[in-house]
Parts: sequence; C-alpha cells; structure tokens
Amino acid sequence: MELYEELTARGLIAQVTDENEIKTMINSGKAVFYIGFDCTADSLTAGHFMALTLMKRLQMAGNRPIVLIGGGTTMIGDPSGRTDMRRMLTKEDIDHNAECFRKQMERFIEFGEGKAMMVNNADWLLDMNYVSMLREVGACFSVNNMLRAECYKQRMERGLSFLEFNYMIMQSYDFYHLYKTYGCNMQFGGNDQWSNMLGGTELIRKKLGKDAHCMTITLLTDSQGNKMGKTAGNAVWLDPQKTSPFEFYQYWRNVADADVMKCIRMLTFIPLDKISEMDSWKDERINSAKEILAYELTKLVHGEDEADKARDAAKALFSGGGSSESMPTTELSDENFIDGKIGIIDLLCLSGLAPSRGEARRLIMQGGVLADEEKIGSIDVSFGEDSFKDGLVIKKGKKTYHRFIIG
RNA sequence: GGGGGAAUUCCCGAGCGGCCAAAGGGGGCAGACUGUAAAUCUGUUGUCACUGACUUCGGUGGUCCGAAUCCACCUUCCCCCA
Repeated sequence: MELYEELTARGLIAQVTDENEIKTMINSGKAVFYIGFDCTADSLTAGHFMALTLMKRLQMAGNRPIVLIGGGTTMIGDPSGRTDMRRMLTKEDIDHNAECFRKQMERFIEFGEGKAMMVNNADWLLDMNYVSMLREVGACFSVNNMLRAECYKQRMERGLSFLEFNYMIMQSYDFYHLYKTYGCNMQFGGNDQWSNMLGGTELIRKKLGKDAHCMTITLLTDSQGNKMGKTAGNAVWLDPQKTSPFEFYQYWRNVADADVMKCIRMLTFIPLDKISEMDSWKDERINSAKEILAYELTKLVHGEDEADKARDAAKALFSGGGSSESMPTTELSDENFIDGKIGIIDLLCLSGLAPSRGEARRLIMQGGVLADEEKIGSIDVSFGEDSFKDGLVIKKGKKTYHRFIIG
C-alpha cells in the first residue's frame, strides 16, 4: 500500500487542496513539506505528537520535512478556534520554549544533510518592516475573505484583536518564504489550521504564480468530541519531567473503548492488517488493545526501557505482584516523625497525593485511602518508623500510588 | 471621540447591606457497579489547630455596628454610536 492510501486508511487526512497532485507527490517522495509549531509552552504535547508521527511517515517515504519553529508567530498568537486571547509571551520565554521543542524533536525526526531541517520563523519575521510588509504581502489579502474564515468565527463574537488578526498573514508569509528559499511545496497542519494554510497557497499563487499544496490532519478527538491529549484541562506532555512515562502510559491505557482503535490507527506504526484484526476485539479483549496502545506510544515517546517499566508498574499495581520500583517515591527523614510516628494526613500531603490537609481528611473519610492494601478507617492513623522498613505503599483511589521509604 | 454594560471560587454562572465560604451547572476527586472503559447512582469540591476560627468575590480607598452587594478613583473587557 502506498503512503497516501495508508494515511487515508488510518484516518489521518482531513482536507487537501488537490488530492491527485498531493497523492503523486508524496507517494513518489517528491514533497518538501513543512509543519509549523508555535512554542507556547516548554514542552511538546500529545497533540503535537501526531504531527511528528506524520512527519516520520512522510520522511520514511522519502519526502523532505521542514520543522518550522514559530519563534516569530508565537509573538502574535494564533487565535484559530480559540475563545480568548493567548497570554502574551516574552521573547525570552519563546526562545526557551523553542529550544525545548528542538531537543524533543531531535529524538524523533532525523535531522541533517539531505534529511529533515529545522527553521525558526523568528529569523525572517522579527525584523520585518511594517510598511514594506504591508505593501509586499498585505496587498494580497482581502479583509472581506479573512473575516469569513472559519478560524475567526468564535472570535468574531467575543472580540479579536488586530494583533491576532494578523496571524494568518504571518503564517502565509512563512509558507511563501519557505517556498522561495527551500522549494517547500506543501504544508501540513492540524485541521484547525486550514484557513491559515490556504492563506499561504493564495499568497504563493499571487506573488509567484505557482501552486503549492496543503493537507490537514484530522484532529484527534474522543467519542465525546473533545480534543484528546488532555487530562483535567492539563496537557499530556512529552517531557518526562512534566508528564512521567508512567502517567503517559496510564493516559492511553485509560482511553474509552470507543476511542482505542482510532488512536491505534492514527498514532502508532502498527501495520494496518494487524490493526484490522484487532478491530473485532470486544469487551475484555479490547482492554488488551489499550495495553498495546499505551505501550506502543510510550515506547515511541520515551523509549523501550521506559515503556517496559511503565507497563510493569501498571501490571504490578492493578493485577498484584511485581515490582514497585518505578512508583513515585518519597523519602522520609527523622524530622518527619514526631515521637517516632507520622500521621496519615502528613503522608498524603507530603507526597502530593492530597494538595491540602482538608483534602487529605476528606479522602480518608470517604474511604479512598489504602496503606499496603488496607483501608485507612480514621484520620488519626499514624505509622511508626518500622512500618517503612520495606517501604509503605499508599494508594489514593484506584489508580494513584505512592511509596514511602526512610532515607 | 461619545454613550451604555461587565469583572464572583478550576470554568460557566446566580447572588436581597447582615441568614454568604457564597445557588445552579460543568469539570475534578472519592465511593458503589465494572474490564485501570463508558453509562449510571452517591458523597465531596477555600484554608487551618475542622461542630469553631481564618482568608476570599478585578485593584485601591471610603460609607456603615456590618459590604461580593452602596460610593469614589483605577485597571481590564464587551456592546452601541462615530
């Protein structure tokens, strides 16, 4: 099966400018394509991950990827699909974030001569002269059309600043610049980027009379229609410091039944024929599909060792037995003990299992705390030093564990 | 430039000068049921020395015995007219 057909079968393609052109181009490895990443945080997220896998798929088929770091566009902030304005980031923040992105991507995409390249649009956007920019680029855009763009829709109701309104023009200029400089003939991005991306092809057509193409990736949403890759409003990060491999594993291990196969298809590199076998899995068997999903993704992002550890830890915790090695651990010292004892509430707060003493108290009263698999029945329970000889495992609810040892 | 309106706890949103730690919903957390799923039901959701005390309602001052509620100024946002 050829690349384009595979992407379609995996459900990755949302919209394309010219299906036949794009198909022949990427199937024959002739595309020089870019994906832009705005560095609004100091780590990539699960959402970016899909774009990275797509880059890899295309690279494996001989196409040349350009990673564009949005050091310049992040100064503006993309309003697409947002209801409120992004917090303005300082130049220093952006540079720092860009550096973090670069490091994470290098683990994933091969950069170098004849391979992928990385550029930063700060290099050509930041020194732009306003008036010449307006004359060169602004003349090519119709405000009437821009206002009709889907990506501004929500903001038309709640207010859109002129700053953000210009985002589309900046992104379009990027494409134009890359086309001229590197012969970049295609842009990929999330489906929410469609209007911004079309802006680029329009600009290239108007300025150079040439055709360039775009293709958008289906946004990964769950069966409820929410964007995936978030827990309680927090992103699932690729940085192990921000989201530990274990948490990362658990996130995918816990996706809803309705979403597993979609995730496997879109995010993993498991061959399609294998996946279609799994399609018929039901009930308890679908649970093992989740294990596969979680393992595969953890392996891709954090490497095989971490994936093994995360899987073992999960097995140990949920099916009993096994090691508690990779569990988050807190070392207690003498000063934590009063009269040779430490209270359960202190343990919960110390480890961050509970953010406040009130919360800790509540958890205990609701029967949500176990110590070495035994339910804590009272908020006054305390432990002597000898309880920690072999480590004490405190369990909060069903899925959160913490081990305490004496340092 | 002129006029009008808004800012409440994680989010949306109600809130009469005392009965307001502040309705309701969402989300979160925990319990039951389960397959580490979904759906459903229950409890809970400012902090602490927890049947009590303390700190919260954009900011700063003020009125009052008493302010989320009234007044002044400031900040930010929205709407209408230009």
